[in-house]
Amino acid sequence: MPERPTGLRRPTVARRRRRAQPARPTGPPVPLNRSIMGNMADSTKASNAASPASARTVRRRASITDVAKAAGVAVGTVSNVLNKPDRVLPATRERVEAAIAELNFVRNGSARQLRAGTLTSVGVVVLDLSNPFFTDVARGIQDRLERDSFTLMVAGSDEDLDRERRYLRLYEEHGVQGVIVSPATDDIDHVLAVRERGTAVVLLDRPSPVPEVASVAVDDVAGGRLAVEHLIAQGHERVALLNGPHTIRQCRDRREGAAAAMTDAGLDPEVALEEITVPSLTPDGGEAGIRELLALPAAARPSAVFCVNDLVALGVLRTLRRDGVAVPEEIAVVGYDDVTFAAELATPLSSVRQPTLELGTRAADLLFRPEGSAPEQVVFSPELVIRESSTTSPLEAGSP
Amino acid sequence: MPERPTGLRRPTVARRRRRAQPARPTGPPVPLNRSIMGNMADSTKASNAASPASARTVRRRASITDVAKAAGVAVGTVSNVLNKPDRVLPATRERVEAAIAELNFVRNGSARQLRAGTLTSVGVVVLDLSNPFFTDVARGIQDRLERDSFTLMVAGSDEDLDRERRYLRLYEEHGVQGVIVSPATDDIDHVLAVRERGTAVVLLDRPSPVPEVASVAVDDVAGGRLAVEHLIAQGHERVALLNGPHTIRQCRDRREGAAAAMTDAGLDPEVALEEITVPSLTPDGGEAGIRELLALPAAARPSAVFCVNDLVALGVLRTLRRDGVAVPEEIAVVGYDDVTFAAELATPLSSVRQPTLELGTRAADLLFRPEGSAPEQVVFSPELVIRESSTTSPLEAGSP
DNA sequence: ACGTCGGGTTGAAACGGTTCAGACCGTATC
DNA sequence: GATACGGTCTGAACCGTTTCAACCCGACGT
Repeated sequence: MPERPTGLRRPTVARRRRRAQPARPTGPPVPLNRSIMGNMADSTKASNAASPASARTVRRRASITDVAKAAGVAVGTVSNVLNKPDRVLPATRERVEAAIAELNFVRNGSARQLRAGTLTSVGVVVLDLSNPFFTDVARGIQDRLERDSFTLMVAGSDEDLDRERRYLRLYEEHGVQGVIVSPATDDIDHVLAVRERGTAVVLLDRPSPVPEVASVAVDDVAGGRLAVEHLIAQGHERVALLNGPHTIRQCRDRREGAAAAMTDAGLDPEVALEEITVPSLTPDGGEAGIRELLALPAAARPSAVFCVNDLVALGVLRTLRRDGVAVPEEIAVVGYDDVTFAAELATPLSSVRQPTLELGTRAADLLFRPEGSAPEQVVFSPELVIRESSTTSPLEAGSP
Repeated sequence: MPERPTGLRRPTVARRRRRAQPARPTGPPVPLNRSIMGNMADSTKASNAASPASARTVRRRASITDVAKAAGVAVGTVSNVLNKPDRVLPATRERVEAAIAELNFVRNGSARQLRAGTLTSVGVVVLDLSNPFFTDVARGIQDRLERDSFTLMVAGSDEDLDRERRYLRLYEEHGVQGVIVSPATDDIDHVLAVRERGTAVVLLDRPSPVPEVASVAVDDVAGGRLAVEHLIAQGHERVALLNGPHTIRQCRDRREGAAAAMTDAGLDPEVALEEITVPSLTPDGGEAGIRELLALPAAARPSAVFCVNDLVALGVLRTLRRDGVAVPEEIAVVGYDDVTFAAELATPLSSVRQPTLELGTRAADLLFRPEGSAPEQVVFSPELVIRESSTTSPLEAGSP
């Protein structure tokens, strides 16, 4: 049979020419037996030879009207049973509820939302779905949202502006109550536009550039500074920074903090801080970055590496270990995010910890803040957790 | 000057009545005075004289009718521009597009879906949002979905049946095209009911018990067997299984495989396989589990631990290391899932690998399968990755 | 007995799109 | 010149809810 990937319903040409049959004196408007599962049902012409008689009559989903009819009440009453049960007589309610069960009624959320204008869901766009940092944040958001029985739609932009835009638009079209987004780039006009059109917006992991927009962030400059101050204190005078593109604000800020720490220590960042841009913020990206560094003669290369996140650091540690480079003796490593496994690695990884869960719950909180209250811009402070990857004498600096 | 909406609207909000006003003058689009965002009373006090844009009254989100009016065409034409651009004259199209841009029009997804009956989104319910295994699967799903520009709503049930039910219902109400769900329990009647009502369903990480439902799974019995066969081959005669509750299918199956491996080797699972149920499938759960084991006198305890997933194994390794128990000499450890960091741990972790990404893409594929085709039930085979945590000679997987 | 009150119920309007039969119109055909 | 035809565009019906003015009716106060 013709392979038709049924998912895509984009109206490719396929125009139906159905010259109307001449004046068909039909009686009452015959109800189109349209399948609910619009795009799954195809024209019957390509009916699979071996198709089992799956002539499963597609029953129309029962509507509130059907329920009303079955229960012998008005639609308004059914609606009341659904939404304000106390306004309806117990006897009536029971009858309606029986009908609902009988007909297997499931309320149509679209109609509900269209009329009521309200939808209890929130959209989130994060930079990377497979980064534990963001999934932890997402979990925080979900926990908070659940309190008000909101639902969460999550999507990852993979640091792609277009994708970010697409998801935001989709959320908006579907009428989410709010969006929480960690923008991929500096350009957040499209995010502001969403807000301008009336959807609550919270910026995640990035301070808001405008006062009207709420945001939740961690001070990345401070984080970068913490990491590099520590490395300097350990005696390192040249540090490599495995960083993402500067279009990502977190990357830029962490670098800025790193540079500031250098300057404070009387070092010139221009020479003491060697920045390497990794191809992706993943272990593989980290591997690529560190290889670049290893290509230099040992004498010429920095003695410490500051990785913009723990996934990158993971790749770095992996590569160094494979290549037999001693950590921290030959090269010290500091990561960022302090993901769960950081402490348990072959060489326990020093890392800048961010309050992920709280970041999430706070972001969700801001979505719920009372109308009229001034937008809040929360900034958390990061914290350095020192482990073996950056020092031979691990200080007791953090909890487990 | 009414401020922009700052927070989420609570589900009950008084709406403006349009019907009330009598003869509507046909002049220019009259901006309604009452904000659609509900009664914001006078929030004038907090008006920071910021954006000049907000000096204007909060306008109702532009509707397709507004666009039509502005462009001087019929609503049907606007709809066509949106959905079937090739059916409309370029000149007209441009005019409409200009109006759309002008009015900042965003199509209302609910109305669209209500009428068209189609929504391009898919709901996913996984057991645990913070388990890398599931986020990797989710990523696979997203990748596949993106090809058809579908969106993904993800939620975590935390192994709670009620939560699973709630999310499924929400997805259904919102009219998703399909759901992908990894059920928390054996009871999946509610899932089947969803399908019965006309929404495509794919079971994730669990073979379908009924032929009409598609599923994507990995053979967990085989996985459990692989792990324990390996441990037996390493000379272990008693193995502890740190498992989750048997209400979870995966846990049960992995145990079954483990027991089968025992039997095959002539060992009695009743004595040779010590199952410990962890309080949660997390590192902390693993810690609790292994502590229970460590409480036994060294002679009385199993010499190997098979963990139902890598997060649990992580907690086990962490605890053993803290307590100075040598891995694998005193206790060997095998995990499950082969998460990214498994190879990079202090003691690289042997683990049963599942094809996560493919699991996801395949699940999404099944959602898109053509209508008549028989539901597929895909089962992948797991694979054991042997590392130091279970053997001192990692390269040697065969006989001792 | 009569007016008032108020909880329960009704029924239709409205939400904002998509759909499609038909109006309209310019062109090709006979 | 009349007819047929095909492409554009129009406008009203329709999707399934929520909402609310109006209605009903029994209880209550006077």
